Amino acid sequence: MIVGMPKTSARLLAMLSLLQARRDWPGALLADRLEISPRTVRRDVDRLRELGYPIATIKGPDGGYRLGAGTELPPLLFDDEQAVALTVALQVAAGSGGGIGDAAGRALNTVRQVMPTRLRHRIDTVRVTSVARPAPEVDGAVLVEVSTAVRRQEVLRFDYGEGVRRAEPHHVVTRYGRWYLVAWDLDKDDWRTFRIDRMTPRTPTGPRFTPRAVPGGDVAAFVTARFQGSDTGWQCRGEVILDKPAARVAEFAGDAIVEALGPDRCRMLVGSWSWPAMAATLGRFEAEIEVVGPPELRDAFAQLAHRFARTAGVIVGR
Amino acid sequence: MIVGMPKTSARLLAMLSLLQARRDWPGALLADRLEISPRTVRRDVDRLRELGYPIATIKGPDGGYRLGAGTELPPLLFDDEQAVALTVALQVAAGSGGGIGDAAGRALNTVRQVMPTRLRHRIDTVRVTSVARPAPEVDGAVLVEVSTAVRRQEVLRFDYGEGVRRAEPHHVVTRYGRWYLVAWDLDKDDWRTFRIDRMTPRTPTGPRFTPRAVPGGDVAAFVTARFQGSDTGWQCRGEVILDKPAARVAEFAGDAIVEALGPDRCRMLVGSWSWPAMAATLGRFEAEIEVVGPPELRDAFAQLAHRFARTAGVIVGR
DNA sequence: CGAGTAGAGGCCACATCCTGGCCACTACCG
DNA sequence: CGGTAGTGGCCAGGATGTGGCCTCTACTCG
Repeated sequence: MIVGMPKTSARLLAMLSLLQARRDWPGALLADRLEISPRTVRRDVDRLRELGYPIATIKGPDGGYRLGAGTELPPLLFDDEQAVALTVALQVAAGSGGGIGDAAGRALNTVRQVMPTRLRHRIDTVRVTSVARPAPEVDGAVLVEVSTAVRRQEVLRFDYGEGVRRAEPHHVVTRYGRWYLVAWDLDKDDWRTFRIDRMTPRTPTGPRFTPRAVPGGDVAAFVTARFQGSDTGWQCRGEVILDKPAARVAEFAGDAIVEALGPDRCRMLVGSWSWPAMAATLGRFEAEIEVVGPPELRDAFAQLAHRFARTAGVIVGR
Repeated sequence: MIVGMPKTSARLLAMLSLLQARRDWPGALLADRLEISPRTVRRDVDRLRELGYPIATIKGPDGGYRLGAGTELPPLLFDDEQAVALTVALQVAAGSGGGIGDAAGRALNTVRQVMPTRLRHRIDTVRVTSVARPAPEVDGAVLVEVSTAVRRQEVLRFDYGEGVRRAEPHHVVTRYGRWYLVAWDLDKDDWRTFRIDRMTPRTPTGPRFTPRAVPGGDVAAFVTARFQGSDTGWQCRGEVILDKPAARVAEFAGDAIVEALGPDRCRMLVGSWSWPAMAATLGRFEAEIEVVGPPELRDAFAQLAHRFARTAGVIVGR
């Protein structure tokens, strides 16, 4: 068995692989990943350049390296990390059931067969059970159709609930096992997120559109905001005063805005998708609540008071 | 300008393309072509093999080297569904960041390379953004070590928090982005779930063990139950009946267990850190709530009813 | 079945190269 | 203008690669 192995060559391959997988790599990060000094990173980059790979460099803050596109790369192979990631990802996907889950399982098997024995062995070692909230399955075909429209920047027409919608599809997003399309709703003239499992795309797609900037610039943030509440997308916004230190409240307040009014008192601006939901959520703080507004929130509290009273078997009057 | 350039690396790359270009290469020819000694050819071949390239060797007269399938041919017989599933799974994994995320991204690239053009296009179409709760990253290496122990049925010793633990590892489970090991804790003589991101396995592993049956027989169920239970997370567990379809409830139920009792009725097992919090959380469902138990939960509803009534400015009596 | 061919790989001595560290410099961002 | 981040020269020490040599082994062909 040969002991000596040019760590250098392997590293160069690895570096290519890394550079390929992500857009920008700060030198320090590369150094960290490859477990070499930054100095050597520079040297390696040089070497790759000398071998003909177009590696662009970005200087200054937020700098880094970037592999130019359209390069003919040497046949890269799976390294151990990739094999593990692949297995894990596919097993988790397979666990999600449905058409995609099935396909993921089969895909894993397919990849497995073309792997060198060593990696195959490694793959077989990793066995993961995935526990997930039961989520509606997504039809792979729909996913592809929607993605295609996103890519082609073509207006999408689709059945959704009762009616037909028209929207400019911008991003496909997954969140906790559910799939959404972030799109500009042409009927409502506003950003919307649609559940992909409830969409039935119609063909043909409409004309091309010019993409708009997603509010905030970051899709992930946008979607999170949509769901967690911040002033971006909530339909209901309310203001309350809680008899509890601001710090204690802020801890569990999510994206709400908390402002201290005194040592044991704070003001809070919350967002939610419905008034009762907001009221209920505020009930978790175990503090006296004073509604500043709007009246709908007060009504919601009244409503919940009655409901909870019924649940508890007590009587509520006016 | 850097003068030194690892001739070795360049040569390996060159050799790779030579091997790709022609079917068989006698060692002597390679030596000649690359201007190195036959001895070094042999070494280089070894190196490439060590990097994972399947290089076959033909001995005897007319012998030589040949680059095996998997690199030269596109023998990955994915069907469309598999390709989509693969892409989706890897993109989602890639979004999770960290070492595994990177590796997933690279793996996607690698697979992509050996795909027929048509599938490659299909792959390129699917672009997914994954939004996840910020979860601690798992070290792929640890994951493999733990999985290996599971597979080999070897007692695992690992640092966990302050001390060292010994356990019989049974299953690796992922749940909402977090990774757990379900194991029989040899010190506590009981089943435990350990957060894999907090584990540091020690080598060597201990003796082999005979697997026990996971309580309930189903790991997924066991883990889910664990999280309802007191020892791992929630201190309060309650049971209620909601006047709402199970499907609609499950959608927002987080990790609670929902069971349909009829078209518009379901039973729900919930966990929370306090009774009022549980009651409040249940209030978000906009459905009538009937407490099955325990009494503390009923009391919490009463308490909240009063509080909400005060907030809303209505009166509650018994 | 035996001879010849071609790869496998251990060992050695020598030269090369690679590496990390240090540092002064420069490009870019805000 | 200051901070960040890439650039590249230089150095010393040590890891690595290299050719040569030799013995084995596997396979083919006569």
